[in-house]
Amino acid sequence: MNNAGDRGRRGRPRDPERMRRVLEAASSQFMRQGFGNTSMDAVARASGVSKVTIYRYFPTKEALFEACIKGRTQAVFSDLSPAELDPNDPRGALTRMAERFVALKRSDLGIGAFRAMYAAGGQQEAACRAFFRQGPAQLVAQVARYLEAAQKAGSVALDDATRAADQFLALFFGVADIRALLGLGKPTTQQDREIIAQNVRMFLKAYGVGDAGPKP
Amino acid sequence: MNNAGDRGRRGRPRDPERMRRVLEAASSQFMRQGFGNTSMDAVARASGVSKVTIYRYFPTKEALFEACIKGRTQAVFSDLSPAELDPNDPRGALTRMAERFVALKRSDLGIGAFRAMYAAGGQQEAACRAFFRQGPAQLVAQVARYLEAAQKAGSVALDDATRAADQFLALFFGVADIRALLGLGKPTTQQDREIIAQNVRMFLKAYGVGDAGPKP
DNA sequence: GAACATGTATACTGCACAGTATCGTATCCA
DNA sequence: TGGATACGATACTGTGCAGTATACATGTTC
Repeated sequence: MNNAGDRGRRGRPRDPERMRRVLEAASSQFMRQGFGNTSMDAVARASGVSKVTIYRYFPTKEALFEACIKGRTQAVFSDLSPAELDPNDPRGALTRMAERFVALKRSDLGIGAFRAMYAAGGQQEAACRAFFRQGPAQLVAQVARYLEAAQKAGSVALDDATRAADQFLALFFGVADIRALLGLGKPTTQQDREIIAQNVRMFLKAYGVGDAGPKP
Repeated sequence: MNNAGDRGRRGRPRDPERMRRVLEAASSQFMRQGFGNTSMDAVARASGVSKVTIYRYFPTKEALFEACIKGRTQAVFSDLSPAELDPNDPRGALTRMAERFVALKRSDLGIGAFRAMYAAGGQQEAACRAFFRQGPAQLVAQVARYLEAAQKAGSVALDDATRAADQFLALFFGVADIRALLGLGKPTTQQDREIIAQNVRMFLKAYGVGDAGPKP
């Protein structure tokens, strides 16, 4: 049975399962080895789909790459919803958001995504733009939304929520993160917990109201 | 005339000028396009040194790459010496260090270095290690050294200078920096000035003593 | 069943590039 | 002057890979 879009098409319908396999295999390879070191033959082999078929869906290697980015960034960043975070408990809320963020960033996927995108920087502009919009920009917006709620609740004091959100997330791009991106070893879970605690504390010393923050 | 190491060598001595040209051309290309997209033929062409000669000095492309990193990281990071910074004026000192750091990071060289290294991550471990040691690690140590002096002078209050230095530098890895690394456009000098001012202010709200910081 | 789109398998073209071989030349030392 | 080493120019080998061509099989719709 065809879906509505293919109504009236004469020949054999496309098999979406195949494309799913192609995108999965290609994403995995791109994230692990980058764009340059991934061959279409390897993708075909890993996905079990013939190279010719892949080229029927994606006219060039670049097009396949971009499709992978679009799919993966959503998977990487979408499950971070601050909807139910308590505006009166910034320490807890920020810690929870940071935990999610760090977990994503430390995953092979997160590391691979940043690596592949940086490597592609300046040469795959469309893909980079998509990555930025659906990745980092999205995250900052989400944190900023929470900070605005906390600001209204009087638990933080800041003048620009977006900038503060940017600063908060940037704190997790320190040497530990650089080391991980360079492939020199990830921090342990315990070390990450420590980093998160220190960064939340530092952030709240600057912007918090109450125990750790400056009284206005 | 030969130098001491070549004393007694029979034939024609090596020409260091040639190697300088090779390293310069190779660095430029590696930083601009990354490891994978730079060909030895192009390096030979750009440097005016024949490929065979290059291979006499560097057995493989990887070896040349590593030599470039070693040379460039020193050039990039070494001119940031906080020796004469005033421990009693953390706002001014941090601003000056940040200005230097941001200028380096925004240069084609700085962007290229990070890009190339991230792209090489997991595949050129020796080069990455050298880059990390002589780059980010060095910088954090320098900032930490200043913060310790300021701590002694009583102008900041912190418990771990190295971590604080790491946090300070990490603040400059926010979305503006990500955009630049992705090739989506650098911030203007004015915007960078703004970013620096905001980050210094935020840092001193957390750790400063006096006007902006919390009294202990 | 005819017409048509999707799929596989395999071989091929064309190109870029790492690294080598050869030969001739330039420059140093003894 | 002669032996030794550093260079250049050029052509070559081998390989990996993007993308194509061809021939055939499979499923869908009319």
